[in-house]
Amino acid sequence: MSMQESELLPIRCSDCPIRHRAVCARCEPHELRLLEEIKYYRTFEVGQAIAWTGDRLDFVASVVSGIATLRQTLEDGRTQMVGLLLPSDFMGRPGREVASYDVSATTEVVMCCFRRRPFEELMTSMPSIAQRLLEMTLDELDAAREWMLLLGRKTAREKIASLLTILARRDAALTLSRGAGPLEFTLPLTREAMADYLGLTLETVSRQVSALKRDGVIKLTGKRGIAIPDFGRLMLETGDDTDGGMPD
Amino acid sequence: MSMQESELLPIRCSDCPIRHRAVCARCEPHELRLLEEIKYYRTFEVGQAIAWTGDRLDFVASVVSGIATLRQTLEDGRTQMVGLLLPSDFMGRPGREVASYDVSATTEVVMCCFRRRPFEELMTSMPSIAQRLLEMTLDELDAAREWMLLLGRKTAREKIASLLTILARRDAALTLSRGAGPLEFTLPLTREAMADYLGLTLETVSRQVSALKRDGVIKLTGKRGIAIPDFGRLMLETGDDTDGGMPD
DNA sequence: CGGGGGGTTGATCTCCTTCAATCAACGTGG
DNA sequence: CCACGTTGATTGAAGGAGATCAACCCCCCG
Repeated sequence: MSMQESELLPIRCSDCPIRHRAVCARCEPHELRLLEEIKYYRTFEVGQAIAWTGDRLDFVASVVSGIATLRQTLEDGRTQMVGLLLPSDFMGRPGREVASYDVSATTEVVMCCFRRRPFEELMTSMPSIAQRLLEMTLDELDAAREWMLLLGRKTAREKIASLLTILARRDAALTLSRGAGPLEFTLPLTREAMADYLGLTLETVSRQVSALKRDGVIKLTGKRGIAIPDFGRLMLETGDDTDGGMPD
Repeated sequence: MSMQESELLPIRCSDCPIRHRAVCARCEPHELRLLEEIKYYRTFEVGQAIAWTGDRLDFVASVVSGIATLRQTLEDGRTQMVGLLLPSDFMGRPGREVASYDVSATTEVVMCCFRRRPFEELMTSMPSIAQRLLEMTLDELDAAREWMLLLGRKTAREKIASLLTILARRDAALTLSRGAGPLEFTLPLTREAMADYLGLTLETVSRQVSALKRDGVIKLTGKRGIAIPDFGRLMLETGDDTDGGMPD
């Protein structure tokens, strides 16, 4: 899972791991061929900046592998993470020349890039791309609004629990371990990054994680390993409406 | 500004006040004619529910006049406003049968509605609608993320100041009073609604509004009238980065 | 006149921040 | 191999911003 350089450059769209979820998901084979001609890959190291707020951004891209974050900053340096870019997620806004967020690589990140102008032209000529982008943007809007509820109204403990359920669900989806049994996964975020995401301090995050462990809701293996013996129990800690909306 | 019933029903798209900003903004005259055939108007009273989370929602709509809010709720009743629908804003998600939020009318609201199915078909046959919807959705996503920064990292005073700058700017844009001079406008929200939007309690909102008044940042005329002698001064109170990003 | 909705203000409490010390894991250079 | 610095994490003590509970005001309206 870590030697990406070897397999980096010559990926055919048809072999692409994010083929069916990314902005190109709806494309026909002949459309993919057009994309293949103008796409190019870029790799970003751990911690490296991908874009800075206000700077010119001449490409848009899909995350192929790795994790990147979107951040906004106040004048005095307080920061808030406003989005997480995971494999298949899209970065950049057609029609906008300048980045709206600070984007940086949390892990090593490989992106499938398109220069902005040619991509904008494709958008008008290939409705399948515009359609998919709309769908993805609506999903992100829903996610952002769910996060607004978390930031505005949840307690620290509920925030942690919510983040863990999201990460656990995502991990389960990737590893296809649909079965029951204790979920286990590795935290892809430091305590500081978690705090930044949740609108907390890293100390509070650390304390609440410890508290959840003490109460038997989660188990820690090492610093980054998380095991969840009873997912329903964790869900109860999120404060969310349980009865109604199973998302999807 | 209040006797909307008289002029309600027979609006031609070409005379529509939101013609150039709504989801139909990019439509050609012949496309408008198609819309005109299937659109219908609905009016909602002050406080009336427009949609409930989880309930079936068989139409999408543009706000023609009035203000509506989007809310999410936690199990124990804590609520967070996650969006404001103002004239020209769009409600509903093509491709989704069920409402994701509680939508309710803050003032009397007039909406220009389309049954969902026919609208979805129009989206595929009329790219100008899909394009415009994508643009509007991206704008909303930016707004939601800016709100995440506010909810996660700003102090109560900064939150109030931020909300006031937004409302003041919007009002200035509507009344076209671009000139200098003390801005004045009427708060369209109760203290409770403000609190709900800002992730605060109504008491804290009241206190911080009073504090801003005491400090001469704003002046109150009656309960709902706001005057801003020095807009720059108010901006300083928001905590935002002043140098960089003038939005638009 | 009574009542209710919206708003303000006060007293107290509490959850989270702030500041700080400590620890474990890891690498690096002497 | 060990001293040292660094990075991420945990834990403690103190303080504060905002929540909570409660009283009260104002104004409109029935």
